[in-house]
Amino acid sequence: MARITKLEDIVSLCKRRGFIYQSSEIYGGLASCYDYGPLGVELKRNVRDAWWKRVVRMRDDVVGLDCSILMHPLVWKASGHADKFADLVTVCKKCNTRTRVDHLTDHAEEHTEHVAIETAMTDAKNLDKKVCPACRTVGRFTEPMAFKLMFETQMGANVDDTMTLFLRPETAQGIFANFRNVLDSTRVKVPFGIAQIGKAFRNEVTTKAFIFRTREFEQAELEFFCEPGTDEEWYEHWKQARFDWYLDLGVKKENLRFRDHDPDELAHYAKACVDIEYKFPFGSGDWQELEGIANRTDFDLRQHQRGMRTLNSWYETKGDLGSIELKEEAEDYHKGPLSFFDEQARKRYIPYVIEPSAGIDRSTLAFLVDAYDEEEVRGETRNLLRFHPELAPVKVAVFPLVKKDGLPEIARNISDDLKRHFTCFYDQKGAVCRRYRRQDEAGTPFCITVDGQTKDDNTVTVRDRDSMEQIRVGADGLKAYLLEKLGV
RNA sequence: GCGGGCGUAGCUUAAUGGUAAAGCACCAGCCUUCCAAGCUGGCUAUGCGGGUUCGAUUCCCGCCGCCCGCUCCA
Repeated sequence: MARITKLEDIVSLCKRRGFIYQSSEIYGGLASCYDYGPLGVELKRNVRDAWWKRVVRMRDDVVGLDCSILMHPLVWKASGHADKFADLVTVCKKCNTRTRVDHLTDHAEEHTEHVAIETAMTDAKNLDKKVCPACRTVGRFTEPMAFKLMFETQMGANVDDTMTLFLRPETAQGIFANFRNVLDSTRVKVPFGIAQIGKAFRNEVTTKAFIFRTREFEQAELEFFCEPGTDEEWYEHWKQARFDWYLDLGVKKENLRFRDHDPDELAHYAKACVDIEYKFPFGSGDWQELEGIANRTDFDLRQHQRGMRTLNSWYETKGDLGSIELKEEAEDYHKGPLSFFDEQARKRYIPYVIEPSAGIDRSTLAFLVDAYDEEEVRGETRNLLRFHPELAPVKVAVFPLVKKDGLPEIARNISDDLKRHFTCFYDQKGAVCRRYRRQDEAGTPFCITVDGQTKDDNTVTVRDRDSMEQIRVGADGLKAYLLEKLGV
């Protein structure tokens, strides 16, 4: 049974084993930023690859994409991030509870996820009548604080000639912006999906909680385009497919669940949304979101058609996002540049979009925590990580039983050969049982030991991480044996 | 950002207004033929800055960072 009960234990484990370090630690750290160590980078890469393999390579109806992080600013005007992502927050002076201004009520009021900043500012002046949801005190709020949710940066080395750009707050918009390109340059037909993995940046109001909410994070997103009317079916399809992915990679069933969003919790453009949550083994609020699957309807593509029509005002205002209005939607928008023509059915429409959006960092941590285990062996505690072979940072470790009699040379040769097929670790130092335990801690599924018998019959022992059992395998068939066992 | 807690070696902990201790880990060597054996030696710490003081890791202040809550969300 794993004994992790606090977040500190996880942080400690991550650092001790070289999975995750605090960023810039030698300078006192940088809030909300973390680095992946030698084992962490392999693990994270495997998580990424496992996602890509399942979502892109194993399917005929999904293609990949890798967009630049910097995009034309109008993208964010069209997506709504530029002016609707500004949440205002106030604090009740009585009970010190922090609440979003648009969540305050004075009477039964309809919920909105994000409001235009002008509206919010107007509302913010009228906090006198608002009620604190925590202590019911009326009208005792601090001045609302505005947050810039997008990171800004400058493009252009010439100071007089720079342009303000944003670091993307999600990878999805790059996919929508390339919808036409992919349609025109490949032979895909709706229904099909475009997938992307990459970094995104958000100035969250608060970060905290280790790598669960960082300002720089990695997303794995799929935008799956389908005909309106078939969207609910595809929504169910992806809901199940994504859930199964976590289970297939070894996450314990009892630690995973769906959480449907309430209708009033949905973004205004979403028809449905469900979270896949993981039960982290510490404290309160232990169910944490790993991935959201949303039915975004045709909202995004329609918005970008409006964005494309806004380009002239962009030039006229010399790129002042704040002073331009997104152009109204054309009446025949469904025939617009981001529409799809179904040649069989002879009809044109704007596809609906199902979006599974996963947090790579969060998933990586969930896999790590879920794999952690401790067990008693002969009165000693054995710590191990029971990673699924596909995720294990190191697949195989190779040891000579002792550091003499020519065993190291044989083991080294085996290791060099296996290296070409999967990550392999060679170790000849100290007692062999100690080396086994070290690999248990790293989650290495198999250890190969070369002993005296190897020289007689050319067999080695293969030791299994989970059962600690050993079997003898001929060195010639070793590679095939491991490939089969690892399923790679 | 507000409130609360915290910051000593790679990790877990100890101690002190006066030379900072231990276990584990790690490194070198000896010994070792399969589940954290043993022996010898070695490396490594008071987050950063200021103040009080003869002297601060300890007391005070500021900053940075972490954890919990509010909030948010991939």
